[in-house]
Amino acid sequence: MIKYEMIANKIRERIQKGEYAEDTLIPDQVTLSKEFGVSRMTVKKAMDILAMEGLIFRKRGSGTYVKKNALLNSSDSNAMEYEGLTKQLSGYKVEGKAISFNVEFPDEKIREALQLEKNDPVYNIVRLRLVDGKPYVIEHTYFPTALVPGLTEEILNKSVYEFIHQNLGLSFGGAYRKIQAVKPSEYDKKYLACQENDPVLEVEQIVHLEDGTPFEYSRSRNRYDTRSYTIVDIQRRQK
Amino acid sequence: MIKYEMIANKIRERIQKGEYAEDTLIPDQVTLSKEFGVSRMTVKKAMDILAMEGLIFRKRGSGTYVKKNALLNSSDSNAMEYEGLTKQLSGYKVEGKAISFNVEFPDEKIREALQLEKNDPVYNIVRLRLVDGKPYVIEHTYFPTALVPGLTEEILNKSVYEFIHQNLGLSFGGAYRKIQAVKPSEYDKKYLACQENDPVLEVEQIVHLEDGTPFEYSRSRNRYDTRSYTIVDIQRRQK
DNA sequence: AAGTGGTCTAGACCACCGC
DNA sequence: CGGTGGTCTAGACCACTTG
Repeated sequence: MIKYEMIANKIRERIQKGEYAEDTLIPDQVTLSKEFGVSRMTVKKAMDILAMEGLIFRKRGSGTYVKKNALLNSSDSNAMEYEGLTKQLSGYKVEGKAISFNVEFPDEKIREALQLEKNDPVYNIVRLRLVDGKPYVIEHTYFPTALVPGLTEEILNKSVYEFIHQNLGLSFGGAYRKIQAVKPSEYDKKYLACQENDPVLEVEQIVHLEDGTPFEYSRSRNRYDTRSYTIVDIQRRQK
Repeated sequence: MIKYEMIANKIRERIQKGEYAEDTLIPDQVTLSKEFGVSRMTVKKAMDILAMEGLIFRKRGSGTYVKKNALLNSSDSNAMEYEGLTKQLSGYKVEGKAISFNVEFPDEKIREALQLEKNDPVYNIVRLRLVDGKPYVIEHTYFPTALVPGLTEEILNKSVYEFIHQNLGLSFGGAYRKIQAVKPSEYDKKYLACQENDPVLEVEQIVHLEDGTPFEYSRSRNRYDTRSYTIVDIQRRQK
């Protein structure tokens, strides 16, 4: 439908197939605009996408090049996701187990994270995730009840995010995350089967809706030996 | 100079000053294009920047809104940086101390990370960073000697990245990072003053040049009680 | 000097929202 | 239905690299 996306897809395919080899020039924008029968602006928008993906880089006056190792680093949807584990680890057997599911008034920290008043109730959910039968992560999650009406334990055992998308029609606008190494709590020792001196990888996150409303506050505590966070950071503007 | 950047700057300023309040509509693109005396396409490009920064969001048929909490989350240049600590912690007293500085042939892991052959030498640098006199992080860094000719211990004690930019004229294209919680090594205990059961936050990174050439491989081992990683993740496309 | 990518225009059509 | 933002065009000028 959208031309510049289709062109980006075709060029990306050519890079992946090796038709446009790594570390070489690709055809210039005028040539491509003729090939695809579009204006040069449209070709440029397609190139902008591929540059954001880290596949190509451009030198004014010189041309557009395929990056070295373009294919290596093209893991496009990695750890920058809040889709929950269900999607991230497709292929493994992922089980969720709700440990507790309550409603309460938020404490100071959660009030601030979710921008709530003292008497705005929140769900307090603790879930243990198992991968191939072994404990993987404990997630402590808080949603304002006003934003997620009708949450049930049954939904928790499926995918909360799917429910939010499908049934409530809400979309996400971004997230703020903080990653730390911490010492294990009693909770961690009990459910994650941590030893006293095993570190824990904690990911604290605040997820926002499209309009900026804080929507979820959570702390994920991961076993140190099975979980790491990866980030692919592509430089978008050269100085 | 560049119109769409100047317009983005002006609109951003108005948001920051509260002239365009959070959670309200801003003037439509036609109105703005008249105000600034430019075409609508140019206004849209300015808006694209602000949307990428997470300040605004747009609804087709409805208008352009300032996000709730737009000002809160507008920490634009946070942990997605490879500028070294010198810039990140301006205001504190940051000292660097080179523990070792050698040249060697790379082992298997480093060969792969930096895409080198068996006999391509690398610098092997170990540095301890102190903040306000207290140990903060140990960095184990490897550069291919071919890419950073003329590195000296003196440069290490200033800023390696400045040297690379200024003297070698190279620019960065991105980085791949992996964050883990690990147990302390003997090195960590000695230099970071870690206790036996203190966790360590390890950030492993591969930095690339603009053309995709791997350029630096490093492992930063941080004291768990003074360092965390923050990531601001803005959703760029709505489905 | 020729060729490249970056910016910008004036206008067009479309999809979508709200009245 | 009018107004919004998204896409697209054909052409122009500019900054820059390379021969």
